Amino acid sequence: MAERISDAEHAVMEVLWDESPLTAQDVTERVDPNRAWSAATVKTLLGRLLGKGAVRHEVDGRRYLYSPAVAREDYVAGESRKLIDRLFGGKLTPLVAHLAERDELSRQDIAEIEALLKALKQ
Amino acid sequence: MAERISDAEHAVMEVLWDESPLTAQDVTERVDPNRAWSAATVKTLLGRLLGKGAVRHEVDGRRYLYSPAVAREDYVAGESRKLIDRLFGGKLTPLVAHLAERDELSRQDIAEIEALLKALKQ
DNA sequence: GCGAGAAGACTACATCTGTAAGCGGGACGA
DNA sequence: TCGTCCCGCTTACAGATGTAGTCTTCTCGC
Repeated sequence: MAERISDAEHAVMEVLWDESPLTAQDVTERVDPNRAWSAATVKTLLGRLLGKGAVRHEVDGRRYLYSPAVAREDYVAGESRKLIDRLFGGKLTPLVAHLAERDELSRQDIAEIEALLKALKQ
Repeated sequence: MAERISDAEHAVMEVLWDESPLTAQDVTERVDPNRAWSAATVKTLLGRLLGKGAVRHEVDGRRYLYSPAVAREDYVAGESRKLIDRLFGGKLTPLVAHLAERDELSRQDIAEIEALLKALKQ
């Protein structure tokens, strides 16, 4: 799971996290339309992800069915941690403070987070 | 400011954000020791950052003094937003929830964030 | 049995990134 | 003044990434 997942690869992972197993063609159809990738591109990305161990495939007749081999949870955790370590000295508080200062937190966000934290303290 | 700052370039930016203006040599000396870069490497990175408009330089005799041309604040804001958009549908709450679930929030973190949010509500 | 289409594998290629050596010119000590 | 050293600029090069075309093979309908 160690290998870095690139941005384009991540778009493919999102499709598989959302629904799996899928054939390469299914993935092509479902991937973010902004990307407008050809089937060949998606196949290359799936191949690279296979090599990195981020997806698994099982044989289904003459084709493969792909599934994620890493949990979205784990990927997200890793990426979040990397960002927080890199930019905020490893602490979440400065990130929240930062977003708050930039007016990127609505009153409702604040209420939600407060409720969440309250629940955590139990 | 649009151009993407790579990981290695970011390490150079951190040095300049911490202190500037600096000569290329100063930067080389101060950059994260884990990287163990040669002076040539740092010069290349400074050159690329100049090209991207992320740093500025002024002439000082026969050499340059480098300073950041983008605020750390802005960089950090952009990166944070990108992560949150990409992984959490643009909302901060799930990120906090996520970290909380992974036991990555200490009691003290929680208290700090609560205090911060309280102050925000004024 | 045979041709057409589809699936994965292999190949391609430009760009970006990490890392660094080489070159040419100016400054400064001897 | 002459050599040396330092500086930025140019070039290099391997690996990752984005994007896609070609090749080989298998299968399914006729």
